[in-house]
Amino acid sequence: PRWRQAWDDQGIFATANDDPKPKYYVLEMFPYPSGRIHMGHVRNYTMGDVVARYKRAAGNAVLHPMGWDAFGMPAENAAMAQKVHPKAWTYENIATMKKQLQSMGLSLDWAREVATCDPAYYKHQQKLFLDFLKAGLVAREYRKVNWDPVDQTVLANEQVIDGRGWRSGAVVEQRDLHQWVFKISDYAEELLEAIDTLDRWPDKVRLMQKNWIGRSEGLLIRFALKPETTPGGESELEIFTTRPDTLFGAKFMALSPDHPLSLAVAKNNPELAKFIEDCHHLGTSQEAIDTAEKMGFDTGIKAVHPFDPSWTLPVYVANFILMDYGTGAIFGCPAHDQRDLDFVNKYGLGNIPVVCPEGQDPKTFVITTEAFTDDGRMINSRFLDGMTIADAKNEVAKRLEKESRGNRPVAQRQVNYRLRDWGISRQRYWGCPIPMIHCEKCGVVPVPDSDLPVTLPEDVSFDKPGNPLDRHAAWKNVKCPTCGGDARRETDTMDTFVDSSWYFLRFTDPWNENAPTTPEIANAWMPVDQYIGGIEHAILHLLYSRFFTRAMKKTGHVNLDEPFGGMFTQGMVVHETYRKKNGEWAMPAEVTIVSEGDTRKATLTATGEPVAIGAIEKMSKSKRNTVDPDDIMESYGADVARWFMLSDSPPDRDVIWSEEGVQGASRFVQRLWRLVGEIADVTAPAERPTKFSDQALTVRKAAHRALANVSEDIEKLRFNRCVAQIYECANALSDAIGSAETAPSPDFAWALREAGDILVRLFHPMMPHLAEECWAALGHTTLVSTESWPTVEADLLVETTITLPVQINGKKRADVTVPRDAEKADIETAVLALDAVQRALDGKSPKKVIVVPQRIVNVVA
RNA sequence: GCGGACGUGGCGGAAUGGUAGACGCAACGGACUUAAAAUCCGUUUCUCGUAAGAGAGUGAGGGUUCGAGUCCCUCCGUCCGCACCA
Repeated sequence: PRWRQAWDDQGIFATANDDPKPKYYVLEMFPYPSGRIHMGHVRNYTMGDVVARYKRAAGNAVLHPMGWDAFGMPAENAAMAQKVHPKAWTYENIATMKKQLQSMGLSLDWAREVATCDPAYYKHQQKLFLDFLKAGLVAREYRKVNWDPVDQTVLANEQVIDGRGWRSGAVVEQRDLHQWVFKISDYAEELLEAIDTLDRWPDKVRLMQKNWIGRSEGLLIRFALKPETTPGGESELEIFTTRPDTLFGAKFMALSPDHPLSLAVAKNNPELAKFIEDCHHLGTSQEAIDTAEKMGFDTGIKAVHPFDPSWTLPVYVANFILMDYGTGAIFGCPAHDQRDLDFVNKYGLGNIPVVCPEGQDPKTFVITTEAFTDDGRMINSRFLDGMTIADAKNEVAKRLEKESRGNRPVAQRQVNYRLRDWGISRQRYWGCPIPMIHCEKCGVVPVPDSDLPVTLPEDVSFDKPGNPLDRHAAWKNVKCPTCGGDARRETDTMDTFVDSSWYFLRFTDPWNENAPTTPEIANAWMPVDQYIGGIEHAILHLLYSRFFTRAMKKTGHVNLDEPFGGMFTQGMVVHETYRKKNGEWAMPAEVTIVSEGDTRKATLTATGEPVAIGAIEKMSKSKRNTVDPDDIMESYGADVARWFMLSDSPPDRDVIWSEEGVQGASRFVQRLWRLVGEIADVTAPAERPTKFSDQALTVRKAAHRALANVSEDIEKLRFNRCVAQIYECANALSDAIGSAETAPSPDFAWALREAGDILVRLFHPMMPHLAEECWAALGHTTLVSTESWPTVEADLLVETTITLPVQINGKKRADVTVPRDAEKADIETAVLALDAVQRALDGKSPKKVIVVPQRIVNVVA
């Protein structure tokens, strides 16, 4: 606390927007204020802090802010369960968690703190919404939602468990509700293409984003219908396909149950109406989809094959056709699509193979239960026969594009995306109000800018189901800003993903009360140079933020496309689980572990009851395998927690939190402190010696090598290797001191002090409190947190003589020590003279000798 | 089903195509101590050997190369993402 006080007093982590040094913006995903920080936060924020402290020392103006993703459902749940107001609950949690974060010694600029539930923040978000609306990036659509009839609320997919509401247990219904959507799909192509420019993002995340956007190229084809078979004389049906080449293998057409034509037929066909109704109850959960059988209903409608007026196809309504994708209708080619094949096999429609694998005789090629989806040559397809799939696709498109019906071509090429527009309406209280007003006369009217923010009313209750905003007459009923007549507010609030889609921009100038950003300042700080967070946000949060940045560019709030230059996804913190005899879980803090030889045994500390040691799993409340960061920081200190978080695993993999590991970290902290104490006891000359003994050189080399390696490893976020380097350096210094004569010579003493100064600055980003203490012990009066990063003496990294491994036929058999810049021929001579080589050659001359300078020698016998 | 990642000692993990196992944890032996803890010194991939040493070894099998944990192919296993996307 002493050092944190010193940092605060001197304000060394506050960042000025006019700092002339090169900028570096490091950001960790801001937390949801759930109550207390957990180990995942400790890991995330430690990594970010190492980067921030390193970059600051390396001469950058570092922006390293923190805030709170403060809207969301848990606050409402708490309100319902504990009769506390969501706002009070949230701000209490923020206060607790802020204190916890501060005790970690993070180098954050708290002056820039924002909370998304603060009207001073969401006011600007409402402004952004209105700007987006003007720019045509907002729309209002009917969307299917999961409706809980008991709680009278919309449920997210994750809240629907086995088709029932997670809280009420009521059977969930599908309802069409008016939803505000952001038109992210307008940017689908751009968001997809720009992924290739994100070269400092993990490949995995880039791939996940690509798949999520899900681009596919295909053909829209308008099939003619026999009007006498349709309910209202409809004459055509438009479908989307990526396989127009298989048109001559068509066996049926299928409509989504929600397709307008399906609904039209159902009006006079109770059986179909029932079928559609059943489809709606099938549920949207993964298991339901996995196990659902392909089912169809023949509407009696006949479609005409686009290349053969005499060829008609039956039109079915089928449960596996999605209204959301393409046109909600397909043509089915069973031979080359597994779903279509399952379907025809069930309804006895048969199949015609039209693509034949290379090398197979078309006459004997038949499809039974396995569709053929690989490449091949066209067969049974009239003018397409013999073509490749790609050529056939082209040929079909070319012919149908030329043909027209009713002044429009029969087909046109189209690109389709899996990405859907972003529905942001949530029927909840604790979120950012959507600044719109519904007027009977004028329709939906935006709240004028001058009336922002639309603040949440605080006098609400959660004792009844549904959204309290809906019941709050005084808040809800307003005058229409256009006509002045009676109107009502939009009572939906925004998805909390909106809040987190631009906070990184707000941090650049959180003091601007008039606008979301100050564009010059935002432009100067952006993009975020290093963003660090969990893989769970690899898709939605990052994609939404990328969209938001583009939308804010379009509306003049910032001038860049990609918000995050570098992205890093950290692994989880996992821990052993412990189970009592009665099946209950025990917490790590309640358990004592004893090692007996190779086996470990666990007992309850309080009662001595043995507990079973279970699998290592993600820390979770349900398995109770959590460790409270406060407990660790109290018993070991923040630096130990930080050090262990960085030490054990590569940062992108899971780290196993273990008592033994923490103790190891703690031992090392003590050791470093003793080591620095010993160095501090050495009296060194003020002047740098002109000559160094071998002993002194060894120490200097160890320190400078560690310096070079740690710098590189921090740049590449390889913190586990930094830790190993620092261990090695400390080991080398200990050894040097241990082997030294009683009174160190001046040059050795000087080298030791130099190495000590370097070592302390090297581990400062990881263990700032210890580093300050050590820095002071070494006699410095400055704060190590403000010191610059040491400079490597490159000469010290280069050895004058080196020892090369000598391989014989690829196996290491000897070493040879040669001058660093020895000629290949000289090395070869030296190697051939070695006993081991002579023995292996047995008098013969080698077939070949490969000398890789400064690396290795390989003798091929 | 589609896509991707990974597989190295008892464990976490190191290793620009160039000495496999850095560093840490655990374990074992020793010193100090009345004792324990802490600390310090040492051993620790496996097999054979008292030792010097020899042989094997990065999931399995094949290939490229003077040389493969690393690159290529096949298979096995684990994990992750998406998933009735036409």
